[in-house]
Amino acid sequence: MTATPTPRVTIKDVAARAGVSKGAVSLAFNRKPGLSEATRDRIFAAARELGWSPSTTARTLAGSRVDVVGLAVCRPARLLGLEPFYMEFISGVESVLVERSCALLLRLVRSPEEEVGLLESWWRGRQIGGSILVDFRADDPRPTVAKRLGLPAVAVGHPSLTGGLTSVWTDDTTAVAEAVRYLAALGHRRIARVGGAAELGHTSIRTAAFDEAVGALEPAARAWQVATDFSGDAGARATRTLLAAPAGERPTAIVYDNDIMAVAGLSVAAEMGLRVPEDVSLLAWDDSQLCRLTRPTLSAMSHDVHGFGAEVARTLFGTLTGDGPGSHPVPTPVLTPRGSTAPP
Amino acid sequence: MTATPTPRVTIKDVAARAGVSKGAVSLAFNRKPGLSEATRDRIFAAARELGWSPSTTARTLAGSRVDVVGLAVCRPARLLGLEPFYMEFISGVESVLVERSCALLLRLVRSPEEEVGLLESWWRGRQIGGSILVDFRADDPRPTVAKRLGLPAVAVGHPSLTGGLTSVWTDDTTAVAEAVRYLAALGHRRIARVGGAAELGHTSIRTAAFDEAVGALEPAARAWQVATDFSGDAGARATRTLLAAPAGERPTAIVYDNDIMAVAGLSVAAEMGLRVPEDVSLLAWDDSQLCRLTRPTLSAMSHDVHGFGAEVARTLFGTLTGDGPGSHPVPTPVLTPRGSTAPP
DNA sequence: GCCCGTCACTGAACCGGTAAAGTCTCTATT
DNA sequence: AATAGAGACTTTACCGGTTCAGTGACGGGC
Repeated sequence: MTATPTPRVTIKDVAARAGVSKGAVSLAFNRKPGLSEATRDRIFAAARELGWSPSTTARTLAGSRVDVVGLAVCRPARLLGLEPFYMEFISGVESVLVERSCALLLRLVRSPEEEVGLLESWWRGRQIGGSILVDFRADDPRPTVAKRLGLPAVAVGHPSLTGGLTSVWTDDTTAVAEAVRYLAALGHRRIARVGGAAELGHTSIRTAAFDEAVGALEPAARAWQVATDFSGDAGARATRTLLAAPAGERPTAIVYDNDIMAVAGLSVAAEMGLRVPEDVSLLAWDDSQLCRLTRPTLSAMSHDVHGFGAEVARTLFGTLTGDGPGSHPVPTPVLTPRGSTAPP
Repeated sequence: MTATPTPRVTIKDVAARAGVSKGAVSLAFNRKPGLSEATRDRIFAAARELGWSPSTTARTLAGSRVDVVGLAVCRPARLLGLEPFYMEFISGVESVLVERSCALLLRLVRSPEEEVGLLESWWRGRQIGGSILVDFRADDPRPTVAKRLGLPAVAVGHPSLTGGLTSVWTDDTTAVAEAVRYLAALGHRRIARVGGAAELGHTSIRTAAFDEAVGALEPAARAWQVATDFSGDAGARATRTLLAAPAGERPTAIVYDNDIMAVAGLSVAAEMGLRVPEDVSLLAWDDSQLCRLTRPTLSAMSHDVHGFGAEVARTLFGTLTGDGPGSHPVPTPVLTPRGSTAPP
C-alpha cells in the first residue's frame, strides 16, 4: 500500500496555530501537568478547528501505549462463521474496547504454531499492546511465549490449562455436573455427550467432568462420549451413530458442546423417526438465539457470552495497568429448560 | 497501555551484526536494488539470527505502506453473532489478507456517523491503508468521505448505492427474480418476502425487484413484503403475521432475506400447525450450513460468501495498487432446492 | 533586596524505520 | 591519463509524536 497525497495535519500545525511548541500540545493531549488552563484550552481549540487527533502510529513509535489488542483464532474459517459463540464473544470484547478507544486486531490462523509466530511478530512490531488467548490445548506453548516476550495477555480457559497466565474461565466441571444431574433427575440413565474438538483443553475438562458426574449417579447410569469438530455435520453424524442402537441400548438423552450440533441432532432424531423429547432428550450448550428458533425449542446450558467477552477485555486492561496474574471465574452456565428435554 | 521492559531488537542491531548501515538493511528488506548478493545474504542471515523483522509501526510512520485494512460494521452486536454471513465474509477477506501479510482491523460501531468518524481517525492516524465498506444506505456519506480523505476503499454493494467507489456486488435483482420465478413455476401465486433492515440499500433493491418480479407473473400473483431487523425473533414475528390469515388468503410461499429468519419461520409454521412444504414453502437466503441442519432442510439462494469476501479483499488490493474505480460483480446467488419448497 | 522554588513552557533528542542525496571505488571510454 | 558512469554503500534528513533537561518569569520568605 502506498502513501496518500492527502495533506495531513500534524501536531506541528496545531502547535503553530495555538502559538506553542509541539511539546505543549503533547502535554495537553496526555493530560499531564505543567500547562495553564488557558493554554490547554487554546490548544484544544486549535486541535478541534484543525480536526486533529494524535497519530497512534507516531505515539506508539515514540514509546508510549499501543492501543490495539490482538486476537488470533485458530479454527477453520467455515466453522467460525457458524459458531454464534465467536462473534458474540468478540462483540463483548469490543463493547469494552470502544470505551477505551482501543481497537481489536483479528486474525484467523491455521495452526497453533502460526499463532505463536503471529503473536511474536505482533508484539515485537509493537502492533499490539496485549493479547487475548483462546482455545487452549494440552501443553499449550502460549503461556511460555507470552512470559518470555513480556506480552500482557489474558487467557480464556481454566487455570489448569493456561500456565499461570491471568485467566478468565467458566466452571465447566460444575456446569457439566449440573447438566447431568438435571437429566438424571428427569429419570435418564443412558446419557451421551457430543463433545467438541478433542485437542482443546476445555473439551477434556468437560469429558472428565461428564464421566465423573455420570459415574456418581445412583442408581448407576451408562455414559457415551463422542468427540467432533464442532460442526453441524459432525454433530449430525455423532447423533446418528448414538441413536442407531436398538431402543433399549441407546442413550435417552444427549448433551451437545455447542448449539449448532444440537440443532443438527434435532433433525437427525426426526429423520430417524424419534420424537424429541419423548424418545430422546437433547441439551445444547452456549444458548444462542438459535435455541429458541427450533421446534421443539432447545433446552440449553446458557451462558452470557457477550458478558464473558466483556469481562475478558476488562481483565486484559487490568493486566495492562499492572494487575498481577489472577484467576477470574465468570458465572457458571445455567440450565435453561425448554422443549427438548423431558423424562425418558 | 505501557511500554514493556523487553529488549527489542531493531534495525540498528541487525546492521551492526551484518557490518553495514541501517540504510543497507532497509534496502535489503524492501528488495530494492543497490546491494550485492553477498551483502544481502549477510543481512538476511543477521536478521534471522537475531529474529528481527521490520517494525510496521516505524515503517508506517516513515511514510511507506500501511498493511492494515479496516472494517467497521454497524449492526447490533447480538445480531452479528448470529448471522453466519459476517464471520464467513470476514474469513474470506482474511484468506486473501494473510497471503499479503496484512491484518484486519475490526470494529463494531453503533451508527453510521460513528463509522464515518472512525474511518477519518483511522485514516488520519495512518492506522489503515484502506477500508472495506459494507451495509450501504440511501445517501450514504461514506463515498464522499472516502474521496475527500483520499482513503482507498472498496464498497460492498450495488454500484447504484456506492457513489462511484469501486464496488463488489451480487446481482440481487436477478437473484430475487429467480427465486420468484422458481416459486411461481412450482405453482405459487401468493408469495411473501421477509426482508432485512429497511434502511439498507440492498434491502430496497430486493424489495423493488420482488415487487417487479411478482408483478410480472402470468397469471397475476399476490405479493406481501415485511421489513425486519434480520433477527430470528423478527423473522418469527413476521412469519406469524403472514400466516395468521385464513387459508385461502395467506401466502403459500415465503422468501427470507437470511437463513436465521428462515429457520425461525420454519418453527413458526410448525407452531401454527402448518406443514412445510405442503402448506407453505420457505426459501432462505445466503445458505449457511444451518439450512442443511433443519427438518425439513431449507431451500435457499446460495451464495459463496467466503469467496465474496476474498474477492472484496482482492479488489481492495487492486485499488491500493492504483486500479481505477470499477464495478466487480460476483456470481449471482443460485437457487438450491431442498426440502422446504414444493407446489402449494 | 536577594535567593530560592515553582510554574509554564521550550528545545532537542529519540523511537525505528524510509528515502534521497552523497561518497568511494572500480571499470570503460576517449 | 583524465573523465565519466555505474555499482555498492553510507549519511542524513525526515515521519509525528513523547520525554526530559533547561530556561525565564514570577512570587514568597527572611
